[in-house]
Order: sequence, then C-alpha cells, then structure tokens
Amino acid sequence: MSTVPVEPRRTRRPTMREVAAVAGVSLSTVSRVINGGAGVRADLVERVRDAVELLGYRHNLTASTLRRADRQSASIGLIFEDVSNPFFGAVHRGVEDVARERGILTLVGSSDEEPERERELAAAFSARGVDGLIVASAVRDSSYLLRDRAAGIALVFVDRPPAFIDADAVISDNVGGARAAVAHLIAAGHRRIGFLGDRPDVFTAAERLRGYRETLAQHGLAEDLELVRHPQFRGVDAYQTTCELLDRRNPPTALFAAQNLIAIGAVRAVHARGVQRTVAMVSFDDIPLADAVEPGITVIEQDPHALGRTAAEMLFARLDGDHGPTRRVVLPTELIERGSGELAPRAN
Amino acid sequence: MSTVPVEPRRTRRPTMREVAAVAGVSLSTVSRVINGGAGVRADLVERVRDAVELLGYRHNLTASTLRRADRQSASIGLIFEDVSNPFFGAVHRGVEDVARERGILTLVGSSDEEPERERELAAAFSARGVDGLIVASAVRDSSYLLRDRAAGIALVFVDRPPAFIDADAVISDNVGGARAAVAHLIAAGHRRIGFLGDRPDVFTAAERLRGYRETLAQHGLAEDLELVRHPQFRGVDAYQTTCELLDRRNPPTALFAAQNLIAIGAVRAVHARGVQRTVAMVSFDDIPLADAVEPGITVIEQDPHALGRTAAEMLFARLDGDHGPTRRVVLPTELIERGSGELAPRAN
DNA sequence: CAAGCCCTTGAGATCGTTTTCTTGAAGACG
DNA sequence: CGTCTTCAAGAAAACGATCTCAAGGGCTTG
Repeated sequence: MSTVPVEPRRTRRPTMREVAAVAGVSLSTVSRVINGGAGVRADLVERVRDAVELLGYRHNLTASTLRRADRQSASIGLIFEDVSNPFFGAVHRGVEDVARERGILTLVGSSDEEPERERELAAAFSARGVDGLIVASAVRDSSYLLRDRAAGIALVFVDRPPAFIDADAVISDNVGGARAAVAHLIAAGHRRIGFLGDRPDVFTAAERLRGYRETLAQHGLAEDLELVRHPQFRGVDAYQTTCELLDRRNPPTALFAAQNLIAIGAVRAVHARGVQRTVAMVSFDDIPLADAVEPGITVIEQDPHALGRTAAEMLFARLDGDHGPTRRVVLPTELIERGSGELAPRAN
Repeated sequence: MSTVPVEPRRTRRPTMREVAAVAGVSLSTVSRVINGGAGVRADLVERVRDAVELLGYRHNLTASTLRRADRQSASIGLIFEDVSNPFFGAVHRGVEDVARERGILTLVGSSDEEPERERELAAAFSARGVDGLIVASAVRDSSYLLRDRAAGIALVFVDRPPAFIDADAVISDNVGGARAAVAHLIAAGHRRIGFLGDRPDVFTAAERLRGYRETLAQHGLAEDLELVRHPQFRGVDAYQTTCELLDRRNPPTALFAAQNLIAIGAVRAVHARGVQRTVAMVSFDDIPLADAVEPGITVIEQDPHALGRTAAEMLFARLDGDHGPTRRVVLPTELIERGSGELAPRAN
C-alpha cells in the first residue's frame, strides 16, 4: 500500500455573505465597509472588520468588476514583442511604476512580431476586461482595436505608432537617432557603412533604415544594397550576418547596428574577427558593457523606461476622462561617444 | 469658442442575451455555442456564429469566471524582484511559452525585494482570481500564501525556495555554481578572492556566499571579511564598490561577482581601472558581451528560461490535479571559461 | 401504434458583488 | 405633539455569464 498524499483541503473562500452573518449585519453593510466604510456607524465598521479578519475574507474583484458601475478591473494589458528583450523589460517597468501608484496590475504578453498573436493577446486581454491596453504593435493595420476602444478600453501605442487608426502613441526619435549615427560615421570619414537591422516591416527598423538612407543621400553617398542586412533571428543571426559582411571582398569600413540584440551580435562578430579597431560601429540603443569592450561602443541611447512611463501616464489620463485630441510623443535620443564610432576608416 | 473634441461613443459591448435575441435562440444555446458548440444543431450554431459576428460580440471572461464551476480565470500571477532585470525577463518568457499553449495569460509585478510589496501583489493577484502564482519570493516567511493555496490557487516558487511552507520550487544550483566559480579561481592560484553579491537576506545571495565560504574553507583559506561586499543598489553601487575593493592597499587578486547586474558593474569597474588582465573574475549568470570584452568573462551560466518553463510546468501539473508530494527541482549550472577566470595572480 | 430513449432546446437559478430602493429611527422644527 | 427631514441599514434586483433541470421532438423498438 503506497502512501496516499493528503488531498489539499480546497476550502472555498469566504464570501461577503458569510462575513455579514458573522458580523451580524446585512450584506450591503459589509459591501459598504469593504469599499471604504463611508456612511456606516463606527461600531458596525469595526464588527465587520473583525469578521473579515476572523474569516480571512478576501475581496473578490471578479464579482466586483462584474457588478460595479464603472466596470473597471484595475488591470491593464501590455503587448510587447518579447518580454525577454531587456528593452521591453525596461518599458514594462516604466509602465509598472506609474500603474503601481494607482493599484493597477499589468497583464503582459509577447507577440513575437506576429500579427495573429498580437490580435489573440488583445482579444484575451479584452475578454478579461482590462481597463486599457499599451501596445508595441506588429501589425500593418491597427484598426482591429477600434472595437475595443469603442467598448471603453483606453489605448496607447508604445515604441511603434498605430496604423490606420488615430490613437495616442509614444515613440523614440528613430529617424533622428539613425541620422545622428550615420552622420557621425560619415564625419569620421566613412563612405561604406553597413546597416544591420530588423526587417523593414517593423516600424522602428523602417524608420532607422530611412534615417540611414536619407543621411547617405544627403552626403552624396550611393547606397550599396549589399551592405544592408536584416538578420532574421536577431540573437543568433546577427553574429553570422555581421561575419558575412566583414568577410566580403570589399567590406564596409563602418557598421550601424540598428537594434539592441542585433548590436550585441554585431559587436561579438567584430571582436571575433579581431577588427574592432578597424571597423567603426554605432549601435541604436545602449547595451550592457558597451563601455567595457575595447574600444567602447558608441551608441544612440533611447530611454525605454521613460517610454513606458509616458505611455502609462497617457493611458491613465484617458481613463481619467481626458477626451482631448490624440497625441504623439516623440522622445529624443542621444549619441554617446565611446570610441567605436570615432574610428577613422583604414585605407585598404 | 474652442473646438469641442468628440466624446468617444462608449458603446456598451454586446452581451450573450443580445446575441440570443438576434439569432433567435435562447441564452443557453448561445452559451453552448460560445463554449464549443457541442450538442447544438449545426444550423443553430451557424446562426449564433453569424449573430456574434454581426454584433461584434466578445466573450466576457469576468462573468464567465464568476459563474463557472471550475472558477478558472485562465490567468496566473508572476511575482519577480524586478521585471526589468533581464534574468527575470527570461524567466517570464519561459513561463509564457508554457502558458501560451494553454491559453493562459500572465499578470506580472515587481516586488523590488520588499516583503510588503510582495504580499500586496499576491493579494492583488488573488483578488483577481488567478489560477496560480509563480513567486520569486523576497520574504522570510512564505506562509502568508497558505490561505491562498487553501483557496485553490496553485503555487510554485522560482529562483528562491519557500520558507516555512511546503511547496513546489525550481531553483538553480547556487551553492554548486558558487563552489565551481571559487574553486576555479583557487585552481588558477588565487588566495585573495573578493565576493560581490546581494545582501545575504536574498536566498540566492546567501547560497552563493555559502558556496564561496565553504570552498575557501575547504582549501584552507581564511575568509577576509573586508573582501566580502554587498553593494546595495546593484546597477549603481556595484561599480563603485568594486572600485573601492580594487583601490585597497591589499586588493583581491580575483573577484567572484555573484549576480548578473553586479557582475556588469564589476566588469566595468575592472576595465575602468585598467586591471582586467591582472584581476581575475568569475561571474554568476552569463551577461551580454561577456565574450567580447578582453579577456572574455568566465561565467557560471544558469538557465532562467528553463527556470520559468519548469516552474510553469509544475504549476499546471498541480492545476491538472497532481496531488503528489511537493517537489524541489534544482537546475544545474555550468562554468564557461572565457579568460577572465583563468588569469593567474600577479605577484605584488 | 404506443412506449421508451436520446438529443436538442429553453427557463430559471445561481455565482459574489454593487447598487437602488425601501424602511425605520432619530432629530429638527413649527 | 405631529410632521418633515436626514441618515443608517437592510432587502432585493442586477451585472453577464454557466449550469441544472424539465420539456419537446424525433427516432427506435416491441
């Protein structure tokens, strides 16, 4: 005979009705006490509080949300590309810092840049009655969210603006940052500058590519399509793609790595090939240890935490009844010189 | 007269009752169709589906959860120390990968290592009816969660085991990893090894410190308390603290950086002081660009993604009715040599 | 052809809470 | 002292869904 594990006592959790019974008051009175206790005699408040303590009563927000007039669930949904990308980790934290002050919780999901998955997540959040949605969108057409907004769900786009729908958005100055990066490399004397970035159907990648192209054109430099690469799986492919670029007969003398994970791959590749002092590099987004490698990595820094904070503030402003015209906030980027972007091109 | 922004039409979202009216069937039939449509005549299923489409009906999981017999909300809560720490980002992603297959969403919050905040988060998740909780706990006594578990909430601890309560847990082999790190440095000839880690009231930090101490003792080395440091704010202080250590009259010849963010600070400090080829280092947890700095950083690698996956799998096993004895899973760590840990001590 | 069964459908109770409405008591005032 | 007001407290409806149960219809079977 084997030992039979103890069946956990799934004690149903106490309800307001039971609290009422113990306290010897009506259900309504308990509700009033739970919701602040206004207009209830002091001794009854105490009796209810004692009963709550005694029974270990926990408020059931599910039932509460269902019945309450405002329908607020005190939770919001976040749709990111990938929660394990530190960039979105920082955005998440920015949102949380604002939400926490209001006692609002965050549901978070990764779309993996798949439109289908993004819509699934939005639908799942919506079905759970979130008060608002903060979305780093991967879709070409965001109008599928209109219905949710019409149902009262506040909506703010972060990192990428909405398409085909008028909605609030907070993004970084991608074009400006890319221009600064490329201009910086050109100023150092480079003429053959490689671009490593996400596929251009990602908004930020397209914008940064645009900044790259415009800046080349502005300086009278022809774009060499061979030097523009879009590693598909960033962590894995960026290293490989960079190596390919470096191994060409006529390699670029400088690289613009237009995304944090791609930049990490590119830096590793440049070091693996031992050309870190010959091939210049600027990265979009700061990366850990960028100042510890030799030479330090010159970066275009953006502020993902502020991205999150700002998005959350805009969202809550809407929830607080702000019906003003939609806003698009663009946060500035900053070039940080650390060495890799200031290398002059080597004569071949 | 200023322009008056259009008040958004907060159209109440349609209910099953309205769908039923449009489809010309009863509420029960609509419910059956929404829940899979088993036992409903095909033409009625179609009529209901059409009505759903027409009205833009969205299932209300809040109401559903309240009434349903199983009470499942199809969401779980995650309590981490800080969602912006890439380590927890990876754990989060591991959990999400498993949860996604089941259509389960994740609520996530940061405790900032504050017991009070952890309890608040747990209570907030519980009030929203999560099916389970995955907790990287910061408290000395986890028994406050017993009541929630008794109410049917599954519970798994991740990264840190529970205290004063018997529950499932998944952790890394902290002591083993720390032993390997320190033994590795000793094997390279070091006798004065600095320790940089979180305050020992964090489980992982305590374990790694224990591994450090035991290994020193095992090799007959006395512990120099001056060399054991706990930078309070990791990102900011680790750099500073490392500098202080290096600037001592009798500095350590090697460092064991026992946490990812602290390791980043320590590496930056060692490079800033220009002693990266003289002072050896091993880090607990791999860090980006660890192989691009010169010398590469030797690390004890753990697998946060697997930590998350495993925790989620255990959680769902419980939700699926596994009443077996609680389990503690310890995931192995691996030493990866990259150069910094193999440096021999310099004679002063 | 009647009885019995299965299958589909709908009516109504119910989940735990909030909200509205009613009631009763106490106090104010002429 | 009677009436009006104010306020606290309780009874009951409601939120949007699921679930139980009964009823009706079609089929099989004796």
